Amino acid sequence: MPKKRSGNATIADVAREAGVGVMTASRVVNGGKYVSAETAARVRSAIAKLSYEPNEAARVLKGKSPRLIGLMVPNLADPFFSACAHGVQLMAATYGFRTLLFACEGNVDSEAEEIGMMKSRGVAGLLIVPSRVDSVDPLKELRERGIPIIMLDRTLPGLDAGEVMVENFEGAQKAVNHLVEHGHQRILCVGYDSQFNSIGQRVAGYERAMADAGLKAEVLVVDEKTSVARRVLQRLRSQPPVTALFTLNNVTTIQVLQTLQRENIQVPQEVAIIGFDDFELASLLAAPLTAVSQPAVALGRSGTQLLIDLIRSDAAEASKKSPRMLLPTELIIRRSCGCEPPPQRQD
Amino acid sequence: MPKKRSGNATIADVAREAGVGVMTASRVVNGGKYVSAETAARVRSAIAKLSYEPNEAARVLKGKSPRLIGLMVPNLADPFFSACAHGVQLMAATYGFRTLLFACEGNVDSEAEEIGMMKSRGVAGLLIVPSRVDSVDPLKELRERGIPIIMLDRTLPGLDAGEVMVENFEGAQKAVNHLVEHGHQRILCVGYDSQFNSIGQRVAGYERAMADAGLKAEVLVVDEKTSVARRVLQRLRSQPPVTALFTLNNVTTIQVLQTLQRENIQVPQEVAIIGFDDFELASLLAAPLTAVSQPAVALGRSGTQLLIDLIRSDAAEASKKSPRMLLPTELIIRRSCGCEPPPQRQD
DNA sequence: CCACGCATTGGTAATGATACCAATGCGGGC
DNA sequence: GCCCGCATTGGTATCATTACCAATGCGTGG
Repeated sequence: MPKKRSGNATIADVAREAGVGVMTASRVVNGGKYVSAETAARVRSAIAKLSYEPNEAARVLKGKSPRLIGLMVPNLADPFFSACAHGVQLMAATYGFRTLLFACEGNVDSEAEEIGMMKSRGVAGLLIVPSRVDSVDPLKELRERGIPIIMLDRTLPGLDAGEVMVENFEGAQKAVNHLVEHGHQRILCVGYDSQFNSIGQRVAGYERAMADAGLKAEVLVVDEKTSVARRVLQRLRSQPPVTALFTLNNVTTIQVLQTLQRENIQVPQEVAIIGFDDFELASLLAAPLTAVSQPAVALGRSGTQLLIDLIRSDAAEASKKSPRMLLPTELIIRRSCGCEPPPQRQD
Repeated sequence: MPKKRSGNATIADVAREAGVGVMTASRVVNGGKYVSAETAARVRSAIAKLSYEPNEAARVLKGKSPRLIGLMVPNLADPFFSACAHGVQLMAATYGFRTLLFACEGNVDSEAEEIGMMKSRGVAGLLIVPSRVDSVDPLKELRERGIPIIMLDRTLPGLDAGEVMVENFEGAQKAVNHLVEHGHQRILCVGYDSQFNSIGQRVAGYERAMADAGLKAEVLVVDEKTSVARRVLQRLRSQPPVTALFTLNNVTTIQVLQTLQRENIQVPQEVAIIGFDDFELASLLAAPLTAVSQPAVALGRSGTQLLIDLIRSDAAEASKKSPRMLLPTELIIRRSCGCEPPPQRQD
């Protein structure tokens, strides 16, 4: 059966073809320094001729950290996370790393389990957007084995790991300030899922902006998605009515917009809205959405950069470092906040 | 240094702890049959005590196919592909497989290269939404090594592999028929990228529907994205004007909608539009989009199911089978086609 | 009673790459 | 002339696991 062998040349085959020892061949493959130019050339041509590719499994077995990083996100359907994943891919590829992806997709219990898998599968490092605060224990185990971890977008307390966050506080503040400038008095902050500090920071930014304006903060953060709609409507119909909404993430924004559409409530005439987290279609919505844009791709790229740096540095020193990074947000003004369209044509 | 060893027990450690030979321990781990009940119990308790986990790298090196499948998609930012990936994740997880993801993200040259990586990395099978027709050669190599492949959404000709497609022809037909029923005479079919048969099938479905209605087909398929806008506008301003558009995919749909918005052209009053491929925000657009909905998640799940079946079946017989599957589409009627909103309130 | 089959068990080789160590050869400093 | 260091090269053990083969012991049919 020629199948099994064809193309699966080993380093020994390469060495034989080039007429050198296996170690010499190995040195050429790994860029080792003690090889003469001619020898290296001969080996390289043998590699090309046999289309040799090193066997990752053997390398890993021998103790080399694999050129593979793990990436765990809550959900690939959310454009924010898929953009992060995109960024991770891009940066990983430039370093020749591959990506082992896991999206728990709502099944939060599977996260801890999968973290366990990651370690037996042998990843050199892990990027994670945590779905659950309980995941901190299995992550600690990973850390104890010397596998570096970077958290993206959210932070788990008590975990010795790097993190890349966005300026949640400042972003929220900017958004709310903008609503205040439009003269809104009752601005409701809506979201669900307060487990994570990224949401907490946004709420804090909201509260600060409200306090600075001398307004009363009203935060509506619910656990179950289903009741958001009903409770927002209540506030819109209270006296005096809420005239502006600040939604804490993508999912909430869309949910609220759907509710408003269903109830035939005009945006921004009846209620203004600014969402945290921008998305591609925001400009095509019935009321083009003003949003706090997060640099999702940059988040993934920066995180990957940090992680690969950790992987490359000595394991001993890496275990002491926990790099932190903060990325800026931008307020993208469209029309849902009540602004006129940008200067394209004014009459 | 207790770190390196902690938790990394080998099968030899387990065997020693249990007082048996390594082979016996290995048989217990792999569910081998020739082990007495007491011995198995002793080994199992040793495994638990040492928290032993088999080393995947060594297993793969020894020739076992890993519980890992490769997934290659063109682009994670496209909700269609990320939904596919979601489906793959779900099904893979239920079989205990993990997913090695690669998204070439526009850098189509990297696809072939990455396919090469997949084989050295040792995946048990590959799911791919091809980005490039040239990828057929490296894929063939993979097939020759006995690694099963399933193509999703698109097919490469001349490759002995399974495939899961959607009913592109029928979906397009349904969409165009609907526009015809609204009385449109000039219906333009717009898209870019005609390399793949999924697009070809949609165009064919469009042409069939137009022919059946006795109308003249007008297909505008361009290579470069940039000129789409200009060329569509030309047609809209020709005499008699094009009054309806059928866009061949997600990306084109959005591009066209952006152009129409920029030019202040009303949908559906001035031009009706139906897109192939639905997306979450379609109902919140200024003109809620009528679209052909593809079962993206099901696509991923079915493909994964087929792939794992192939992996599990004997490699010899698997090399002969190329399963095929076709999934239905659904026309989701909203307003961009000119229909009134669904019976929610009529006055 | 012997041979044979069967269940059970363990030793050893092999998988592919690399670390470690040894060996070779050459040039220069003493 | 001798020895040391340096560049270069190769042999072999090792990583964790499993396939293959051998060995043991027990029971049973001829």
